[in-house]
Amino acid sequence: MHRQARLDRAWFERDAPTVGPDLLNKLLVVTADGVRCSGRIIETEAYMPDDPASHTFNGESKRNAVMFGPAGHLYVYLSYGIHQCANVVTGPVGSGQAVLIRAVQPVDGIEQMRQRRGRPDRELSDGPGKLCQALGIGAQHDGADLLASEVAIVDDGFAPPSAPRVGPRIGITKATTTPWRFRRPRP
DNA sequence: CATACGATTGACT
DNA sequence: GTCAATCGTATGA
Repeated sequence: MHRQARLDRAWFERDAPTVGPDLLNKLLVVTADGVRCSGRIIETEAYMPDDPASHTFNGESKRNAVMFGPAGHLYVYLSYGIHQCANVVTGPVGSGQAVLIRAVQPVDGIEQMRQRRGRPDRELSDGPGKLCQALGIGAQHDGADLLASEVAIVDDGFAPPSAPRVGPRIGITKATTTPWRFRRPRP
């Protein structure tokens, strides 16, 4: 078993289009309700401040304030009034960038995830809202420090893919051709 | 105050 | 394939 180490602040302070593919194969670990659950990150998307699809495109607001704070914190927002989505804040303080975690592969706490999701295993965490429900991520985690909280990004010895699949982002109506979606290639 | 619109999901034809 | 659910935020009267 490889040693598991949280990534440091400098690692997150790089720009989102760089951190996005580098997050692939890292572990997203959450200890909630007294149970540790984790998933290996297999799909991400980058969002930048000068990007019409980003929540920070029109400046700072109550909702996106965390994105303008220090890198390495979690930005959680409510999508379509129903689903929570989790992002990793990146870049220099005040820049307003983040990487959306779009899918993970369950690793630890699968039974807990099944209980939270009540869906077939294939649908436990294969979407941004699904993985938040599976791991127990909610509004209470908005602003959580990934270096010192119950939510962590961990390197357990798996390198990012050398040739990640790159393409346009999903579910947006602006900047639909910007190639900032990153996915682990199939084994 | 009123209304339109999502960085989605799950149910249904 | 189509479409409703559901609510915080943004925008305009």
